[in-house]
Amino acid sequence: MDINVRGCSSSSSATTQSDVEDSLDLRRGPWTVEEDLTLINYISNHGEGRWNSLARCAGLKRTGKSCRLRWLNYLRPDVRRGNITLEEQLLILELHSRWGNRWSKIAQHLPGRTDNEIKNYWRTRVQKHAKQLKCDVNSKQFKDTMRYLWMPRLVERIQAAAATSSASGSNTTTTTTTSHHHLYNNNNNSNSSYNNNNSSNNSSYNNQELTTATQILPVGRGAFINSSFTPENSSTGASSDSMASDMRDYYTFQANNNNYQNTQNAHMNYPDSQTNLSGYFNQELAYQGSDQHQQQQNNMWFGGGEDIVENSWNVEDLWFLQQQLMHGN
DNA sequence: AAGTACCCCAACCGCTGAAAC
DNA sequence: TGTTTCAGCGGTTGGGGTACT
Repeated sequence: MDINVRGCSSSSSATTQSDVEDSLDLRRGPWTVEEDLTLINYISNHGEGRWNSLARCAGLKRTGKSCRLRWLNYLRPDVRRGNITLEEQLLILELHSRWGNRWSKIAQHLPGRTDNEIKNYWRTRVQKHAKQLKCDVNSKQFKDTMRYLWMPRLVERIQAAAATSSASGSNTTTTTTTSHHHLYNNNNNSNSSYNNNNSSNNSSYNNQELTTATQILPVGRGAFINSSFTPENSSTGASSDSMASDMRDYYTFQANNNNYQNTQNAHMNYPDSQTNLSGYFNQELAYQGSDQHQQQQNNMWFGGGEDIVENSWNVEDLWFLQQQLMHGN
């Protein structure tokens, strides 16, 4: 491999990647603070791109690949870190159902989130629970469960959280996500060149996030139960006004009338007590043993507990879903 | 307190398509 | 036009942290 790449001079007769790394004494493994700062400073002065030459010119004993990954997944000023919010979970579930493991494409719809982070979320949370349910994450069963049970309930929780927050009259949000600027605090002048419009304002971010969800989620009354909906045929119309309208209808409809469940019943043929959310809650409560547990459960469903942020999956979800998988088909 | 199991996530690997030569 | 190099993507791994026993 010839590594006399444009820009900086460096040569080697090595022929493989590992040879090159050996001959250049390239580092691997965790990045040090010094390396981070070197990379940040270099990019703030020269911009991104040409990663291999960038690595050499910056004096980093790293591959271009490694530099690119470090920058994109960690050092970029607009990278959002922390818990995946309910809205983001909803988006991930929806977009994955549409595009599959197209992590970077999915990440484009979650500002500040990296494909790596979304991929990790999917693998560690979603696949884990599919495993616990003893079904394949790509099976129709699991996909139906997500689409017709999980996602509506996420919407429910988002609404509950919003209602709770508006009822209390506070400006707090449910997100615990933090921007990751620990290394940027001394380099604020560099932010402007690649500043992201979502990096500094949580409330505006969340508003946009909800708007985005409203635009793309195919869970309106029409699309939601439309069996012809497929990842392929939905991609172009997903952001259309009609889709946004569907979603607005969906939110309003669901907020005011639990009959929307009947459309799902028609599609899924689930018993009322299980598809109707209030019935589901009752069933859940009947399943609970103690008042204390019941109180905790109520808190969780309606935004009183941190689970609403931390994790939309819980033991009761799994129990319920297992029942669905056992009896629902 | 120590050992173990599990979870999370940063980083690496291998492949592919695009761009450069 | 064929070859080489690069950037980007999805899959995988390993280490650190935490929870559990």
